[in-house]
Amino acid sequence: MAALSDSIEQFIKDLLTDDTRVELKRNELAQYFGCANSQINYVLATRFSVNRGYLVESRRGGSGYVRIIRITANEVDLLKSLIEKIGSSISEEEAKDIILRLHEMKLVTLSEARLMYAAVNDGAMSMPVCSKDALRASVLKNVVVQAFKNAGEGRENAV
Amino acid sequence: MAALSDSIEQFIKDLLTDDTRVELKRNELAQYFGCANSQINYVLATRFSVNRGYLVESRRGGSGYVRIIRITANEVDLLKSLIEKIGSSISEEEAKDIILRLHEMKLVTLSEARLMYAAVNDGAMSMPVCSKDALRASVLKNVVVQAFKNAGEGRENAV
DNA sequence: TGTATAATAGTCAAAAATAGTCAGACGGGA
DNA sequence: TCCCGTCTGACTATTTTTGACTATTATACA
Repeated sequence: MAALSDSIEQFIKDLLTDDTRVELKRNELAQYFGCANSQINYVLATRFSVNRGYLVESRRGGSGYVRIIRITANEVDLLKSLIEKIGSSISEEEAKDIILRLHEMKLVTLSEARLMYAAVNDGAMSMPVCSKDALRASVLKNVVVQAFKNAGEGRENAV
Repeated sequence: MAALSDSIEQFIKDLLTDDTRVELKRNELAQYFGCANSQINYVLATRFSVNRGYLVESRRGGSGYVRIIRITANEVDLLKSLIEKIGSSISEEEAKDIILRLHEMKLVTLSEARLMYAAVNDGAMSMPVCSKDALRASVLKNVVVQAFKNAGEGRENAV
C-alpha cells in the first residue's frame, strides 16, 4: 500500500538512525527498488529537504555518490532557526515540513504533530477574516476535529 | 430501493465492525460495485458524516487512499455540541474551556491541550491580517514555541 | 599530457495513478 | 406532476513514477 517513495524514504531513514550521514549510489538504490533513477531524486527532493532537516550532497562521474546528512541542532538553535524560518509569512507546505521535523526529532508526538498541522493548514485559515473570534472559531474547530481523529488512535505515519 | 448506496454503506460498515478505522481505494471500491467513482463520494458524504459518527480523510495521487474513522456515540454527541458551541466566532475564554473539557475527558493529553490553546489564544490571532500565510506564520510560531515548552517538560497543571 | 569513454548524477516534462467537485439525468413516491 | 434522493460523467486537483536528454568526473589509453 505504501508508495514506492515512502519505502525508499524509510529505507534511507533506517540507514540514518545510528549515523548522522549516509552515502549511497543513486543507480544501485534505484536498481534495488526496481525504479527509474530519477525516482531517487524525487524522494530526495520531497522527503530530504533542508526544511525537513536534511542536507544532500552528491557528485557525478566515476565513483560518484549521493550523501544525505541529518541536521542535528540543540533545542535553542533549532527554535531560533525555526522562528526565523517562519518569519511573518509561511506556506502550508513549509509549515508542514517544520512540524514533520519536530516530530522526527521526537520533540512532539504524532498526535501532537497532527494537531499542530490542523491548526495551520489552509482549511483552518478562514479568509477573509473579520475578527479574532471568527478566526479562533475556525482554527479551534479544526483542531477539535483532529483531536477526535487522533483519539481513534491512528498509527500511520503521515501528518 | 436505493440499493447501490445502501450496499456500499453496508460493505464499509462491515469493514468497520472490528476496527475503528478502515482505509480503501476509491476506484477499487467503485470497480467492485461497478459504479462511477463519484458514487463513493456520494456514499461517504451522505452515510459517513460526522452526524452519523464518522470522520473521513483522504489523499490523492499515487497510492492515494480514503480513510474512514468511526467514533463512538458519546464522542459524536460531544463533537457535535462542541462544533455548535464554537459556531463562527468564539472568545479566548470559551475556547479555553472547550480545550480543558477535552482534556478532562481524556481525549487529549495535557501537552496536546497546551498546543491547542497556543493555536487559538489571542497572541496567535494576529489582526489585522492580510493573508493566509501571514496568519499561519503567527499561529505556527505560537504552537512551535509551545512544543518546545512542552518538551522542556512543564509539570504544571494549567493549560 | 590530452582526450575519448564509461560511469555517474541532475533536470524536466509527460504520463500514470489517485481522489474531489458539480451540474444534470433518472426514477419512484407524495 | 413535482420533489428528492441516487447515480453518472466530464472536468479538475494532486502525487508519484518514468524516460529522454543533459552535465560531470574518473580513468584508460594514445
